[in-house]
Amino acid sequence: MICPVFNVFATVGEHKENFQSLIWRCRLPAMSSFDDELDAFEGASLSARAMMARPTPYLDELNPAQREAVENLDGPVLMLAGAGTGKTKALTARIVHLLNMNKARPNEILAVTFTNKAAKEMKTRVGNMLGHQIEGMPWLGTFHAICVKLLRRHAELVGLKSNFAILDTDDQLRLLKQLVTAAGIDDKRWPARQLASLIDGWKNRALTPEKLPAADAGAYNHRGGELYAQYQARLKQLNACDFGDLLLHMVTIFQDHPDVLAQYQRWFRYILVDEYQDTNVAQYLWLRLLAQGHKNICCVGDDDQSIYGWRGAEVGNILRFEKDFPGAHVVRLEQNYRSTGNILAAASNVIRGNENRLGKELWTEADMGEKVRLIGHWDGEEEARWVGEEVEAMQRGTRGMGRKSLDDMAILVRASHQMRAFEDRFLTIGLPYRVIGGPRFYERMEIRDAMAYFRVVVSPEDDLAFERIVNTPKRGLGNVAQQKIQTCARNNGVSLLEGARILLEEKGIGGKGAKELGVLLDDIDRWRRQSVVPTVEVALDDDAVIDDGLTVEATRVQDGQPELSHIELAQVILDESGYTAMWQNDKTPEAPGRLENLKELVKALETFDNLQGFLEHVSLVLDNASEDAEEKVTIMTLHAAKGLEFPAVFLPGWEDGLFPSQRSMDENGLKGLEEERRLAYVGITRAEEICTISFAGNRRVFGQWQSQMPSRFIDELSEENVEVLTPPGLYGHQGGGSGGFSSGLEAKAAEANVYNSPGWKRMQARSGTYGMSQPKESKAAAIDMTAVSSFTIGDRVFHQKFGYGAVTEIEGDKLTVDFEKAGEKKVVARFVTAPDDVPF
DNA sequence: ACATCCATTATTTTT
DNA sequence: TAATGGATGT
Repeated sequence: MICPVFNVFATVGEHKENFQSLIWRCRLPAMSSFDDELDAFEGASLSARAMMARPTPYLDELNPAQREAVENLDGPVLMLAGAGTGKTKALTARIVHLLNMNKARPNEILAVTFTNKAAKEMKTRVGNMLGHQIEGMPWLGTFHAICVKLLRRHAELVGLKSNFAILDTDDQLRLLKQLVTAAGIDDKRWPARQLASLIDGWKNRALTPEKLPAADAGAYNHRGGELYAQYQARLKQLNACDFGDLLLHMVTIFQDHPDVLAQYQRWFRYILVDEYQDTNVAQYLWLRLLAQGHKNICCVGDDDQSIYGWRGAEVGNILRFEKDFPGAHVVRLEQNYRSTGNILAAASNVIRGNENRLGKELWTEADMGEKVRLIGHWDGEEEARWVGEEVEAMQRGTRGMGRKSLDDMAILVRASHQMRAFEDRFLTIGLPYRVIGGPRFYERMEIRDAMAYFRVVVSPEDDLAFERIVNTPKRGLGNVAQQKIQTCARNNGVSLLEGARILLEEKGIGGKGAKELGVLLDDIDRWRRQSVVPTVEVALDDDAVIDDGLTVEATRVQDGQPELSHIELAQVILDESGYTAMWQNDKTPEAPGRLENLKELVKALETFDNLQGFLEHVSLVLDNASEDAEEKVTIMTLHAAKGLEFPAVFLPGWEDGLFPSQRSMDENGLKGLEEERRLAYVGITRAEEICTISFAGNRRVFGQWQSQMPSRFIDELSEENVEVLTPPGLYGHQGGGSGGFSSGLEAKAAEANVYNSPGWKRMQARSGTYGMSQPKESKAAAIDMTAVSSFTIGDRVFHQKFGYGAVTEIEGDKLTVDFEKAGEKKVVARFVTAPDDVPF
């Protein structure tokens, strides 16, 4: 099913012909304006007119601005959508409208997003709006996913085969390290990481080695350009590319092959782009090339939410849109449906501090609601403790704002190291939390190892994968042996796998290593045999035609079954290679988790037909959306929070140097500061009802205690929308502002609490200026800490809150304990005691 | 080839 | 402070 219009055919009966001709007229290129369509409407019979008034219920649910953005289907449109203004709704409605108005078939619409999550959401929402599952939107996806699809078709134009591998950052780094070492560069002074990020930056800017400006090429000890070229050459040799290449290669192809470009310009009749403010130069060029013909491009974004400049995003792209596409229709979505008046006003006031904006003024019909709450604390631990109590209070509903589920609350931090204080605190009070971010599922060591095994089996020439697994688990093949394999492979001009085989035959290595290597090679051969599906050529089957509109792929019908299904094969590989055993024998605390992950990996295979298909998609698509039923508070970075919303949001650590981040300001000056400010704006606007901002007067950074100044953004909050809180029961009021705070809110927050405490004043007097000494008033627990934290698995323990239980896992000072009453919980070691020690 | 020790270096991370 | 990585020693 492609379009609802076709549904209508079934019921039209005698009017079918009449109706069809109308449809046909609508599809003519000349027939693109709304007026023409109206003419057609006027001239039609009553019944046909009734039919033609295709239902557009989705339009009724839009506000005037959204509607304007949806109904202007032709020509360039820039939708400036502020936070919480229903941009996804408008975007989906636009797609549905395109389909309903018969402007394009589903496979002629190019809709790009940045994340898989966004793509998925849009897909389902289009489906819902349409009232049935959408089958044919092959070009709705992330930039990268779409580019992979395109690049597989045209790989040969950039010297790759269509089954090229996609390297992850780890592969990339190892490759670069090899090149750097080979070039005789001291990778101590010139870390490969740095080169990697340089190359990444160049690719973001669509700079191939040939186009690299001299100034850039001179980076990395004058060898940057040279090494970049070598890296690209090596990738080609390996028939591989990295993330940046996916886009860059397509831009190159479009630029060098006008015929190919023209084909796609014609095919993609309408282009939609989400989060346009985050596009980098390469993505921008890619889009501009594709849109050049018809200019039916609709970009959605919010310059105030551009927070990925450090990753190559160019706010300039969105600021320049009207110049790039003269006559562009600009629509502003300014009605906010998410936050209360106070929250919105406070956020608006902060973002007003930025110079380079297109300018939007958000408004809401909602009540003013609670004021944004501001509070200062003595130090980071104190802050974490207070937040923990607040969360519990809100959960109980004792904050006078109604009960909140833990799922409704989030703590958003600037940098991930801030999370630890909260984790520690929540662990001790037994507050369930979830951390979003950290290493992605497919970035984990065990997952990449496993995938490397699969890769070797599926494609024997994948040297990087072979290199990865050849001595994992340990097979007695150290540096020397691997060096020999490399040399042998190079001398014979074959892959590492073949090189190893030859080396073995020539008895180039001996001993334990040789034996083990032999076993590995035999294993790989066997696995490959077991995975082979006997195929037989069969006449082309019409139903099997893959219609993405561009190619019709001939199909080969597979005859019979492989010896093992790909799922069984995966298990066999992990098992027989000794990889599973390696982790089973590992007694580090994370080993069980890794085995768990491997199981999940195998489970993920079920959604694919074969290993090959799995490997193609996994690097781009697989994410760890492990959904747990239990209510939990969310802890994540501000970056990770973009696009999300929560009834209650905590924004801790608003201190100059931390937020705005010192490094951001040092490296990018005013530009950096403005991006930090946008980050602040993003943070505040995540909140629906309650937004709590906090800062600490002292914080331990890199092990050193430092006294902190409240963030300059705090002074930018509009005073009438902010309520300054006093921590209950702490420190008496002593009146009079202490020195060090310039003015306004921060002084008030300070006045209200710790900064007037005797301790603070004493400290100021003693230490004078910087290098503040430790505050420490609650470190009494430190005594028994060392004594108690040496539990072993199986120990019976007691916890104040959860009662008795047995230790099942130890990770540093965090224990997983299976409590008799409360079930399995994570707790900090110093908060449990051996039962014998419990006085009764 | 592996273990242990010391020195170094500490943002944000959609793909 | 802590985690990581490279160098050194067995």
